Amino acid sequence: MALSKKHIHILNQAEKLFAKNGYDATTVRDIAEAAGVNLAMISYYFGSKEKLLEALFMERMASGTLLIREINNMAHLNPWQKIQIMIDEYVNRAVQKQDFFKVMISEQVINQNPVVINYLRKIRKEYAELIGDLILQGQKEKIFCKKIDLALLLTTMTGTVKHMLINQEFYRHSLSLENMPYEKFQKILTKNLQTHIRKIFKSILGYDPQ
Amino acid sequence: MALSKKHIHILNQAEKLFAKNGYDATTVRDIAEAAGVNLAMISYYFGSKEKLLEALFMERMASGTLLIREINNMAHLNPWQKIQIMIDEYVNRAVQKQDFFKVMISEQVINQNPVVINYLRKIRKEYAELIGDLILQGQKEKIFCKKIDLALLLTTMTGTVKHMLINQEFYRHSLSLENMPYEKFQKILTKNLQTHIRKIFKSILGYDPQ
DNA sequence: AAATAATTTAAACAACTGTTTAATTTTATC
DNA sequence: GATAAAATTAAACAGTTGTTTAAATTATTT
Repeated sequence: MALSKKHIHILNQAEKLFAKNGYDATTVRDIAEAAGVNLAMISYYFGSKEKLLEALFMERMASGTLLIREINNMAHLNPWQKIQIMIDEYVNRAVQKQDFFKVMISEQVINQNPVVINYLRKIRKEYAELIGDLILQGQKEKIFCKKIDLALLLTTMTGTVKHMLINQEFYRHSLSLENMPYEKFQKILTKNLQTHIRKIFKSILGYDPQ
Repeated sequence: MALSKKHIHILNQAEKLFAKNGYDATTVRDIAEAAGVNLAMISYYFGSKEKLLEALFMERMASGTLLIREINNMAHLNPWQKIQIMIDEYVNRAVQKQDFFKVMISEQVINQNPVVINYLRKIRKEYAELIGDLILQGQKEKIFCKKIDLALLLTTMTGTVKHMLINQEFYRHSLSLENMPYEKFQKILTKNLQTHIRKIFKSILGYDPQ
């Protein structure tokens, strides 16, 4: 389905509501009101509430896979540099697209819509294979250690980032940054997450540049 | 409120449904049917669906705080040993009480019930303070490094564990353990999570026993 | 300008929601 | 074994849900 500007506008509003109140607690009337359109327009444009959710996932995830392929094609970089860039980009995307990530978490926990779940699975598999290749390459070059549990490592990255999004106010408080404007805090958050996860990857991969 | 056996039985069934379908998508009729009681019994025993959720959190979290205080009082252990035990116990609890942890994640993402949210906040604060004390002690003893972002480190622990619970089938597949009986896999999962997180803590804390 | 298609609207729909009621059965107390 | 309390039931409640309808409006094409 090709998405018009009106489609996108409705999706944006729906995303906000889903992130805040969850899919089930968000009514079609809520979405219509937030988007400033008539109730029947949701069915008219998307067919149903559920198909709207599917459309949201298609829309938001299309860009994700492209990026990691691009990074992987940067021929002049060694495996560690590529992994580092992938970590940074993942954190960037998560922090910038917080609302969608929250919707993603909810959907993963409750696991209802088969279209969405399959889509998530596909993306995760692609991601794991790509980083798996990079690690293999690094092991050949003897800059990574031999035994690495990739799935566990990826879980730490995504788990740390997603859990941080959910509990960011706790983190903000722990750094006593309650009064900082949000944009500024967001930058610190991103930076700290990137540094932290890079450190973990370095340690687990056994990467130790002389 | 003192909980009778019937209370507990209803809570157990409700927990399963909340974990599987989410709080909002679970109807009072679903709970009543699963528990084998009349619809009106839910209101009779708990007052409302929302109060049932609150009762579930009270019930499940009461044991959690006790444990960490106990560990902290083991005088013969050094800070690192205590932290290690706390990691192990956290992973144990999470894997064994998966359903409740899933309900917890959902509630943290959508953030609706004030009683639940306040309760979660309180527990997390207690937890952070205790581990914070242990880290401070370790720094005094010069076995941990000076600059440690505790909130970030805790986020990695809880994020890794929770995200693993949600995506454990992916992990099981990545280890090619699809046909293993679940109890057996659960033990491996627990063990791997513990080892992994201990490694991360060691690396971030800079703990390096000669 | 007429005709056709696309968009928008208010109203209605049937099904489902959490909760309450009042009657009934079971259990405990004397 | 009578009396009171507790537990259980089926039915009804009022409000909300996602979706559809058929008419009205606007935009596009001829």
